Amino acid sequence: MGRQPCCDKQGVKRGPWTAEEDKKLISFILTHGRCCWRAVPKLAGLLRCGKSCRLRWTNYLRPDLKRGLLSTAEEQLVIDLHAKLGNRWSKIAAKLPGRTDNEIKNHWNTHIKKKLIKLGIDPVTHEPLANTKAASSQSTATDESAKSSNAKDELSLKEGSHREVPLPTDSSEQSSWPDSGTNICSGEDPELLVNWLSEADLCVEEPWLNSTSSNIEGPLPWDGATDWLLDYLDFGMCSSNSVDD
DNA sequence: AAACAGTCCAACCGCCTACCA
DNA sequence: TTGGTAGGCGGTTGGACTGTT
Repeated sequence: MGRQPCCDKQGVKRGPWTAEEDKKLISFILTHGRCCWRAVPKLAGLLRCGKSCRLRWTNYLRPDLKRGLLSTAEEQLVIDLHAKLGNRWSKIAAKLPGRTDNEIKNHWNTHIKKKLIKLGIDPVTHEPLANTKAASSQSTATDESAKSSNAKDELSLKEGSHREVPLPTDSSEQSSWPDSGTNICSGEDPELLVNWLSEADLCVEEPWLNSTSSNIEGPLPWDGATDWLLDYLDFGMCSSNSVDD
């Protein structure tokens, strides 16, 4: 019988999103919240399929997103989590507030993978690569597990070890980290951060959605790419009672 | 200055799973 | 129980950008 396509391909726009489309999507979601994605394009006046809208929102427009390169600590965390979880990017992303699975996946494929290979670590198994120049030149240890951890440590050191480089301290970088009694986000003990993230089920369920536009104050957590939204909020284009339903 | 190669990342595709009637 | 639907996920692609020759 075959699966129906997620959207009618005819009359559906594809490719990069325009600022106008972004505005429409954000306006709709701020007003109505996230409802049935399939209905979103119609209701928001977009010639996109619902899937495309969802992707655009979750990967780019969500206000709680951090932008920019992953910090060393985040990168190390991704490596640790990948060793445990494999290519379950969404699970890994869930442990990195403000990061998307797509972002992490891209970063893994373009940066981390190469670094690991360079260091003689198999990016799939996280075991030392056998008979590679890198492996032999980077480490002479005979114990396999020791080699693995040595290489990992070296990665950290080479990239400015996460033990020494503090987490970003500016507010925009930290804005989406949950409040905690312990100073997890201070960057003083990334080890603690890693442990805590591994154990805790973080609640990153779009807390911003619970706030109204009228109480959004100070810098929003996303960067200049969506600066226009600041104007949008400033001009009161969305009603204050509409986002928390 | 132009051509080419390499890199990056937003967006798409197709499959899987959960949910509901 | 079954079939249809929607949302979510991971893999892949393609175009823009950057660096090199």
